[in-house]
Amino acid sequence: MLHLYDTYTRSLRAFTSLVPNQVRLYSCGPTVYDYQHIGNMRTYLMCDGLKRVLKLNAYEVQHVMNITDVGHLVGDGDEGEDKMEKGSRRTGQSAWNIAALYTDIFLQDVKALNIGMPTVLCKATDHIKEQIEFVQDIERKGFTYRTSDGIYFDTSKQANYGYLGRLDKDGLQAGSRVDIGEKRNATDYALWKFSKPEEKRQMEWPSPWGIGFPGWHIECSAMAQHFLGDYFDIHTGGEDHITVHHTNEISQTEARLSPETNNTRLANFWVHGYFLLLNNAKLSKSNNDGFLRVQLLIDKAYDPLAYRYLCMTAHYRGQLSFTWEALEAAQTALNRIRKQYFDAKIANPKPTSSSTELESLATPKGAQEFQDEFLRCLNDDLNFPKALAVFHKAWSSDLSPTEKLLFSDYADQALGLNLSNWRPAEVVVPPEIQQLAQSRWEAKTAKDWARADAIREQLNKLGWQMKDAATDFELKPL
RNA sequence: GGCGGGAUGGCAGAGUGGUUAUGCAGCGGCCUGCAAAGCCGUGGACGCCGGUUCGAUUCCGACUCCCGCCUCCA
Repeated sequence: MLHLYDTYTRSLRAFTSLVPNQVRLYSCGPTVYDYQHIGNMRTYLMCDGLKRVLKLNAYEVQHVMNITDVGHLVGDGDEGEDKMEKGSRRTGQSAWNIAALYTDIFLQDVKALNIGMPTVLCKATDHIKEQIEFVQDIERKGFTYRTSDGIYFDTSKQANYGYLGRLDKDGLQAGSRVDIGEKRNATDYALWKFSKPEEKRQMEWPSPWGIGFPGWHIECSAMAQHFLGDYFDIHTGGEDHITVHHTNEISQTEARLSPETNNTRLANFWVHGYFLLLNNAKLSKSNNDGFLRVQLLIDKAYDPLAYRYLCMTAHYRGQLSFTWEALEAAQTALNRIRKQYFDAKIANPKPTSSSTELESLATPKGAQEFQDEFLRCLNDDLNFPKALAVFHKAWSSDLSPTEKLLFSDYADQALGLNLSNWRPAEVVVPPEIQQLAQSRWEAKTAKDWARADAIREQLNKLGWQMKDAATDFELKPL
């Protein structure tokens, strides 16, 4: 039985889907004004892990993820500039091009990390109509007011506003660091923003309130409602979204439905991924010393899946310290796992799914026991580190190679390390290196150790490592 | 000012009221002419001070330090 920690109730709860065997899942996706850093990707890895565990529990998953390509403001308060427009000024390209470019790069990273694609990937700009209608609904229920720069949500009209984030409204009010301007309450937020008369925006639309663009929070409420309905199974996102973005999503949806339906809380489970820390602080894009991207990992000769592995060594509900040493450790561990899997497969070329094969096993229950333990760990609030420990134990156990492969194929459905497709890199040895190695082999066979060692030294200097086996040798680039 | 989360061996990081993960690194051994790889084995930890308990790293309280959110943020 799968148990998940639900931020809304702040408790571990048994998971059951609202519709039998089907899970409706919504994830907050990237704002495509810039690259995503590996901290952003950690949250998408968490979500991918969740989906994989749901599937292992025989659920079908309908997964919707948004692409925020408009409306996300930079800076303090509600006076900040739109991120897309800012990105446009920075690069000299149109906001639309920027969105397309960074969406594309995001999807490349998703693929490199072996993150499964959502069922629906929806752009905010493709759903302006739904957002306007959503705001109109809220307006009809009497929760909105107008300021000189937009239509705002009056949070004081909602008794349970801020429950998800356990917000103390008075405390916030007193210590607010941001000037609330024309807003009635510090927690009030924009539903629709007006284009400023003096500046021409690249992204703007007509609306019943005037030309402008949607507030950030409304896109998620509107698209979630459009694709998944008013109440669905799971909503995911980063820990930073608890107090504002997700709180406001719930607020909007409940306002739209009230008073016919109240306290829908939008999702039955709220699952939040925690930050990746670098030098004991969260990764930040504004921190300018070249923020960590998947591409940087690749440039440094790391496999993106080593980063995936690294993320799985920590629980999603705790912050993880990124260090290059830890990534190196993950890469080494991944290399070994791949090699042991590959070697076992070479030694056991028979298809592991054959039933006759299963029947002939000496201890056919062995693999099953590890599988059960593995799933038990994952079902305990996605405890990947514990499951990974089971994985290692299985490989160092006395299971037969066939059983280890059976178990690994099962486990990899959750781990996503793509073990069965991995092959050792093809090594192309230049003829002169091959010749040199051959001469060393001859020297070695003739027990001319001095000459053999000298040639190996020479090969090392040329960037090649020569590994001796019983009857032949192997060359590897250093 | 308000709210919340942490401090585990060299590093990363699970977990537990007594048996004390896992990975990487280290050390020892096997193997090897040497090496690499592989295999086997192994030391080492629970921030600080009190309390509860037969027994606490684990529960409770104080303290110190760190981090996150409240403002765009995964």
